[in-house]
Amino acid sequence: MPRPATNNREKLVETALDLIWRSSYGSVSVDDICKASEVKKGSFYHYFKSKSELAIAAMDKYWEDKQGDLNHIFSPSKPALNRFRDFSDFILQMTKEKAETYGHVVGCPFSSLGLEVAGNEETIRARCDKISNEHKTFMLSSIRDAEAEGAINNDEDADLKAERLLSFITGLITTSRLKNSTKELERDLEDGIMKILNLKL
Amino acid sequence: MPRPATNNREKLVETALDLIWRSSYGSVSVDDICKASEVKKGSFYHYFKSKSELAIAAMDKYWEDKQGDLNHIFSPSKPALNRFRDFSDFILQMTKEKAETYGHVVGCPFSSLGLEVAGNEETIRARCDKISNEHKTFMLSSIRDAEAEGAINNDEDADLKAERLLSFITGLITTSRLKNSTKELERDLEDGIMKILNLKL
DNA sequence: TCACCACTTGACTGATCAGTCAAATATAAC
DNA sequence: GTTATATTTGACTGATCAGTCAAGTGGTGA
Repeated sequence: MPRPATNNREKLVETALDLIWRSSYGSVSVDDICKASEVKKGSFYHYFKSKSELAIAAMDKYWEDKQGDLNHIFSPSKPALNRFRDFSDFILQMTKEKAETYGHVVGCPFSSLGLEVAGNEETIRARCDKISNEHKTFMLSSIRDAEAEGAINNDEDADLKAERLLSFITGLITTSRLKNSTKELERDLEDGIMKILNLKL
Repeated sequence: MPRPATNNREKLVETALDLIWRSSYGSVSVDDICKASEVKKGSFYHYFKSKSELAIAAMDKYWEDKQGDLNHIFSPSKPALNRFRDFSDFILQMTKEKAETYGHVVGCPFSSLGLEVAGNEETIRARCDKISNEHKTFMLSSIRDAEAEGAINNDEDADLKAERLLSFITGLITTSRLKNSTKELERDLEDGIMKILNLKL
């Protein structure tokens, strides 16, 4: 008969993501996270040796979940362009959903958190960078597939295109959070992606 | 004979921008700013009624200075495409210069600060948004000029193009800070801008 | 000369910060 | 039952947080 599972570690990780995403890393305290997750501070420091370590665990958990979605969205079984369209729809839907939950647009947790702490939390910055690179691989392989399918012009290096795509998407989501509006995403996310991909005809 | 100028207000504004830009809003305290600017806390609260009010003053000051540069860069006396090239050079040079000064890439103060506090400092978020809109007007008028010059295709709404440009640039600078590298800017800032502008021929 | 006012000073508040610790509890292994 | 280990608890630390306040300082205008 196992000890009744308290899931305190998981509760902390989920609550941390929730609170930090909603506001910011700096404005959420360890006490805030403990209170919201109903886990005592001593337990916090049993599982994590610092606030930044929890933040990293929260990002890892989120990215792990998100990769499942991306595997589906960027499935090689679909025509490459459809993947990008689905990806665009996914971002828009997620952003709207989260905005409803939180009461305001929240943007991308990795770029928000990474940008915030890049100057003084090197481990977090490095993790955001790593995740961003992994995200790029999804783009890159679908760009190659799109070229092979003859759907896009391959006048430019595929890697460059993937980076440009990621920068544009990051920028547009940043803009959304800054304007607290999903209008910009609705207006130009899909078209902007397609323009950068540079469709044939 | 006037009282000897202490310039305490200016010192606070400049120091605040410096410290917040280097790290973040949340990680810089009022005491930090006072210590670095050698101004006593009582004086701080004589000039500003809160930390966030100082942050806004710092942004306004920075934007005022920056507009001078932009007026020069986007001068109607130049061919429109040259303006964008000059703008690209300016961003790259500024980013490198600041990276040298601070020891790491710092990115754009408006999107960094705005993104960080968007969830809980509405006045700051709104100011960042306002500045972003003003920035867009520089892009927009030069896009119109480029169209009039016949330098770019006007297959798309100029306003949309300006927003797309701003999002891409914002995203690329964000990426730079996240990766703590200017490589990405060097690689794709100018080309990406020109691709989005959609040059004729 | 005196009253006014912008500005400065440093001590102060109470709340909150990240992180520590020793003692308690509960489970599993033997 | 005993022991080892994992987890929980709540009180605790000293530093730091944003912001306040009353008592000054010194120039200016009447």
